[in-house]
Amino acid sequence: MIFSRSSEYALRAFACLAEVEPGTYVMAKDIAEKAELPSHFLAKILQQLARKGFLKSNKGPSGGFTLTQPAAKLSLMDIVSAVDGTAELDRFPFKNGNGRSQAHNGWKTLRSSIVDYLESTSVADLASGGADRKVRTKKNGSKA
Amino acid sequence: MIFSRSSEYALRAFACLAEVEPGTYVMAKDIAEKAELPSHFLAKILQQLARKGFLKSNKGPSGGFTLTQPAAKLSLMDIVSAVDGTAELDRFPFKNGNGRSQAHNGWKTLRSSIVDYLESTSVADLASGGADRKVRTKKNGSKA
DNA sequence: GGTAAAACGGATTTAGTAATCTGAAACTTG
DNA sequence: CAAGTTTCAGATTACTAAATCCGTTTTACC
Repeated sequence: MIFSRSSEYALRAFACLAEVEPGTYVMAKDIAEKAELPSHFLAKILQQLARKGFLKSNKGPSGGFTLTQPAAKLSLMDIVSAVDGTAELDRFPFKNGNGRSQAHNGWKTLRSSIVDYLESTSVADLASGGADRKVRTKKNGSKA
Repeated sequence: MIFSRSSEYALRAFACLAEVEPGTYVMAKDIAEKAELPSHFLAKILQQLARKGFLKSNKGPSGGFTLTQPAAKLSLMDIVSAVDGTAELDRFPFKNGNGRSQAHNGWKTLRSSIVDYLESTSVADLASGGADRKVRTKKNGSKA
């Protein structure tokens, strides 16, 4: 896989947060339940991302996590690199003697299309409804 | 990364074997030294691949490993799936409720280009000299 | 036949990731 | 202010991959 289990959990959690009214705080436990993730483990990941500024968090009753930026502005790469770092993605697996083999160019191309995918896809695109739902489910002036 | 450390080591080792006269037996220790890999660990990996038919092996002095097929017939996918299995590559990281989000299609596309790279690149392509050396270093009728 | 060199097989150790647990701190509500 | 609920922080455990170690088997060579 391209990213770790931790990153995957983070992305799925962010997808949940993207589906809720912006500014709404959701508890780690609820996110975990909805996305079918280990809740304690997820909580730790979310805390790390809160420390890094990707989430705001509130303690106590009616607390939880919420996005600090609009989901459309947040790329998968932002999350993955925050959780996993970039070392593994930059690493070149075939250190051949001279460095000029057929496979080298192919790898570079592949790697850049991976990076491209991660950078050009947003958390909003992850949320269900990013594809063919254009109506946005009328979330204008109701609660917030 | 797309494949494990074990797979990477296997591929680098196979690249070495592809650079030597076909039918020549090379010791695990020598491969490890040339490719800068942990020799004991590599040995175990090669033994597994020998059991699966990707290598022939000889014990005793002047023993070692050699390819059973021409390197050009052997894809990276052959090795990677033999070492890692295919489960992780087939796995879908974003199990969203309905399954129709923007990111889904992108992921499918990306995954298929990964698979495509692994399937269309051969071990011969990994070896140094796969790209711009067309003369093949005159290895016709000398020893074998 | 004896010796050394290699693969072989399994057990063991090490390291890193995944996951859980425990207690503390902060906050809301009554 | 008291009680309950949540995040927070760190320790601990579990699991898997990575790497090493040891004894055995096979083979080449003298």
